[in-house]
Amino acid sequence: MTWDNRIKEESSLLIALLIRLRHPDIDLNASGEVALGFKTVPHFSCTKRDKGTQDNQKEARSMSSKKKRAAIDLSLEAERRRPEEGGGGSDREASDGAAAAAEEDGDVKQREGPKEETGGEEEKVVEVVVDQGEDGSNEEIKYRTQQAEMIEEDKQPAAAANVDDDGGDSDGVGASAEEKHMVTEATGGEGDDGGDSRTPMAQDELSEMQEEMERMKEENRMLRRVVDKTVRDYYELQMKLAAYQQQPAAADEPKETEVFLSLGATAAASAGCGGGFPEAKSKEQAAWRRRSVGSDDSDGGKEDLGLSLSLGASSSYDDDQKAVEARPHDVDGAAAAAMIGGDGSRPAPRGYALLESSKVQGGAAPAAGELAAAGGITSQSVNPANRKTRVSVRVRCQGPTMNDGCQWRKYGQKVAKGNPCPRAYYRCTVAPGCPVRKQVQRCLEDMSILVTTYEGTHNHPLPVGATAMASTTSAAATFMLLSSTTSSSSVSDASAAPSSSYLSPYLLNSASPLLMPGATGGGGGMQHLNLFGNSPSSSSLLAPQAPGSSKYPWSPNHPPLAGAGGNKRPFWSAGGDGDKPAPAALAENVGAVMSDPNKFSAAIAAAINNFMGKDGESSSGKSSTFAWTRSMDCTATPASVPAPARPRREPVHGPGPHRAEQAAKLAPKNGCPCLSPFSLSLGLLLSSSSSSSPTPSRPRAHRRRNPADLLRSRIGRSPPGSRFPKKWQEVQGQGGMWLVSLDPHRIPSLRTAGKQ
DNA sequence: CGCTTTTGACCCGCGC
DNA sequence: GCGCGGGTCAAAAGCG
Ligand SMILES: [Zn+2]
Repeated sequence: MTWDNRIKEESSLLIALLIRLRHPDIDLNASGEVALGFKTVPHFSCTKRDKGTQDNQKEARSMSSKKKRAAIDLSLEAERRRPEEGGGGSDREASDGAAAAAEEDGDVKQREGPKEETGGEEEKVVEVVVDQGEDGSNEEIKYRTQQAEMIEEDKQPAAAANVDDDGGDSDGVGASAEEKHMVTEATGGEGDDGGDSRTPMAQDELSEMQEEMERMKEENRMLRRVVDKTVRDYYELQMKLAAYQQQPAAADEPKETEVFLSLGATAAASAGCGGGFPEAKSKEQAAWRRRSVGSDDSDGGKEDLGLSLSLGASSSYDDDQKAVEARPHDVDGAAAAAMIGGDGSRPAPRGYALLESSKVQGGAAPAAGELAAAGGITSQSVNPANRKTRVSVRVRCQGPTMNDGCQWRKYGQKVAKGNPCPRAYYRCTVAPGCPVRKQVQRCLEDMSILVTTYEGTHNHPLPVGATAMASTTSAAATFMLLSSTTSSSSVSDASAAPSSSYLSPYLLNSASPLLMPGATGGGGGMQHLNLFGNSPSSSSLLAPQAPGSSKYPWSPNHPPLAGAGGNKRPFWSAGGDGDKPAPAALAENVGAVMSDPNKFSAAIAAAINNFMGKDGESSSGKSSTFAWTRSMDCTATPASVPAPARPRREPVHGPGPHRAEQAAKLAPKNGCPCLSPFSLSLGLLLSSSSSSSPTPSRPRAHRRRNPADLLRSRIGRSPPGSRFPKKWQEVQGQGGMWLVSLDPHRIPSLRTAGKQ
């Protein structure tokens, strides 16, 4: 069953999340990142090191190095340094968390190395290795904590095997042992310098370690709880999943779902930003927009930087009034949530986005789009006539297109009525018959905002870079649909089912306890989720952070994927390239989170999940509203920017070779060749999609020139270029500049509707 | 050479 | 039925 695999894959992601959350210091390198949630990369490993030069994981494992280490070691990752100390305990925690999380998946193997502390050179190594078989069937998680000076490489194996070697410290292990992992602290190494161990000093150390052990026990208990819950959730989800899958696809009523993602659109009045698919424009939306724009509240002083996601429930969308009323809260919530505090020294930009979901027709769409990058998501069922799922993403982005991990080919461009900026049309080229399309248009009012609307569902497994995002997005959409359907409409239940196949169980269920968004109840049924877990309420599960460390669970060093549109780089190579170590600046961290599809999606998923956990059942009769912001990296693909008209050749006659080729390529294949478990819903959609109808190349009569059309046709647009509103701050992130809004108060309305 | 982008023309739904 | 406007097609150009 592919789903099993999928689930396992997701578990990896969960592990990563755990690690990040529990131990912000840890950097997950690209490969680790990639590994999470994707079967393409079976191996995930991370090692933490405090300082040092440890460069490769093998070395770490063998413990040959005598230097203190505490950073995550990824083969591809660049080195990073940070002040030492605090590594040991938290490291273990993180590892435990990871291991525990991994445990749900099945086999977890753990090894412990002796823990040793010698004055001068101590080695703190936490190693988490998740090995996943290619099919995802074999998952192995190795965990090892080590705090000692390693003596000789050849002795390492023995050390690893020898858990209880010295002194009675091992008792602390008991608790964790229940979970199959054991953390051992031993003052003596492999008998190398055991002589000193009984000195007063050593005793002090011993007591210290015992204390630590106690803490660890606590930690372990906590983790166990978390794991238990996770496992429960996991099974629950599985059940739900099964239920969904069983529901006949036929049950879906023709409905259309639209999801809007608003990225990094804070102060920018997105009210002017249209650019979605036509049906999206509705009065309700307009009303919404007005509301959300108007509700810019205050909150001046704090510099929050974070990813905040606020969920609100409003009574169904058709009810204009109520929905509108709910909006403002969303905004507030976004602003209020996610205080990533910490680092006052640095001006922390913030970013928020709005995710709104509503349903118009009272029905849910059959599937959620697995589209790309997430940001703010608004999901709306708009037009019954069309079943396609739409996801609109807004990204503050300099480049012409945003990087969503998929490959796209531009097939058209047009100037829409209300917006001088041309709208570009792209088609997914990852798979031959993929019906997914996207529209990209720059926001009228804020040229720096790129509005990308995705339509349809892929008939193929998504690229690594896009998968996480996709699942997240779809999860968001689905969630919204589900939450609304559970209650309000009788029809929707069945129709929502297919989309559920996109949900990633782990993300949705397991992650939540860990991410533990600070759920500060907003007014009017709003929930605010603090994905960074800095809110008081969420802190309990998070390992204490060193004050000055300014590290966050979502560490930088993850180069965003290369440009989506037209970039030829294999998507599965999601950013493995070693990157220069970026300073752990707040802004950058955020940027990293925002930019990395995996991270971001994980965060979002977690938030959504959290929401579901709390409200999922009770949200009957309501539609939900999310709000979050993301500053996203956009790959600049100069070519895709509409350019001034240039001389063209006269139309030629007859289908050339090229044409035939294209036709063949575009010719829809009715069967989806490679249906992955999570693309099943896609297939369903495909069949119902009108646009993907087979008519490969219809012979076209000679085209006469229609003046009107000509006029309407593209008009060159000056490059969006450079200037951004002051409210946005440019931050240097990996792979490009990040735009972060400094003014969180205003969350742009999602759509500029018809504005005209 | 293969693929993408460009871009005028065509298609089609919708409102009047 | 007509015009408008959005969406798509596909020849040709561009690019590596
Ligand atoms: Zn596709």
